[in-house]
Amino acid sequence: MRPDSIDEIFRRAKAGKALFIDRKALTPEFVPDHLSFRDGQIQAVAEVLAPVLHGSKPSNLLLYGKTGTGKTAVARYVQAKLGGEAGPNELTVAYVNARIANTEYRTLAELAKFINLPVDKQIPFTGLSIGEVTERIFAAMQAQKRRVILVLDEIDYLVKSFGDSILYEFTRSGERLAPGFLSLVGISNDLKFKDDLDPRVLSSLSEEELVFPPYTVEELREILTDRAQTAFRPGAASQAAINLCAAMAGSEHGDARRAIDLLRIAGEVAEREGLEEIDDTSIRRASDKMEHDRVDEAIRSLPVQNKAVLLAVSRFREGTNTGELYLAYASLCKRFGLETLTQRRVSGILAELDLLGLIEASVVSKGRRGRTKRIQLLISEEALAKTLSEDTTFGK
DNA sequence: CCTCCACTGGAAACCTAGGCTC
DNA sequence: GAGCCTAGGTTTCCAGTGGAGG
Repeated sequence: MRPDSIDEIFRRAKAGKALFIDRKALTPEFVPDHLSFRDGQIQAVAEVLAPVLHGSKPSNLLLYGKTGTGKTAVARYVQAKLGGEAGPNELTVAYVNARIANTEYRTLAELAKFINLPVDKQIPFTGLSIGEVTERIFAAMQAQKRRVILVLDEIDYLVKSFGDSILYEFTRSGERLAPGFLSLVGISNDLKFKDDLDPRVLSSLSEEELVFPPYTVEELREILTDRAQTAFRPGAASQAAINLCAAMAGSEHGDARRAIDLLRIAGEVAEREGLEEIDDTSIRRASDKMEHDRVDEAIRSLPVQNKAVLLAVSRFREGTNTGELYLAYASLCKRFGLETLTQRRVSGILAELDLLGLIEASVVSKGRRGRTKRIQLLISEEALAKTLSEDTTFGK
């Protein structure tokens, strides 16, 4: 995050104010030497993937569990161990997050980065058909006799948004890639996505399945204690502070990522304030900051039309409906010199904003006065205004 | 119990930007 | 450069609908 200069770190350490020794231990990328409470899962994943070490194709594998239950961590952990056992020439472990890649095409393009495609068969960022991209990847894998384990994170997003066609291609690629292969480790937050799969894809993909239960608050507490020992200087994070972080993050479902982020940010807040240790206030501030950052980032990365719609929603303090909103939106567009989209499209954008949790939109029937959506802003107007004021289109 | 409003949301057509082949 | 292709965003079209007021 903040690249503290060495001088600064030493200066604070001398003054006894540095709380962190090793901030990395509390970042999402950090893979600890030991993953607590996931021995069973680690062993199961290892057993499924082990055949790769004597050159045969491991079964495809599906990992399920809510966010922050350690699915990605376990996959990374096993991946790191495997990488140590097998040399890089024997095995390629590719990690792609489908939601971050965002489209079917870009998911494939990400995968392609792990495989050395011939210079004349690189994947441009647009212009090729999905089929052509798949073809290029498979051709290169075949030529190089590649053995690939593809860890496909948020596979449910991929299926929900684009269907299972590329998974279908992956699962039936077996013969043509021999003696190389492509094994899939799918990671999903959502069990229901299987309903959308072609039965053939489903049976192939879920040769092995593994469920990750949420962490209990006690488990979170232990995980945090463990990480805090590496991350903070002694005494910087009291047991009480750690307990509060665990309780706050664990209250919904045991989300370890959230708990770890919360503790790290609380540490940063406390350090900035020049405190000797993390107190309750720093933790609560960190929690607010996380929520604020999430919203801020969500708004910032919105396409301009979605921002316009969101801005229109914010004009109605008491909530509104689709028709009224559309008029407000249209006049905003005129004011900012934006193209005015159709009501149908705006309705679609509203659904997207709803999904992001920025607004709440639910269908209500008002009898003779028709059916519409009841739309309400879920974030503070000031936060929205502040974020949008940095936007080139909405300067004021 | 029936009507009929003000939409919803699915489906398909259309548009744009970009790569490919010749 | 012409003429083809695709992905992704948008428009067009329209059947479908929950429930207050009659």
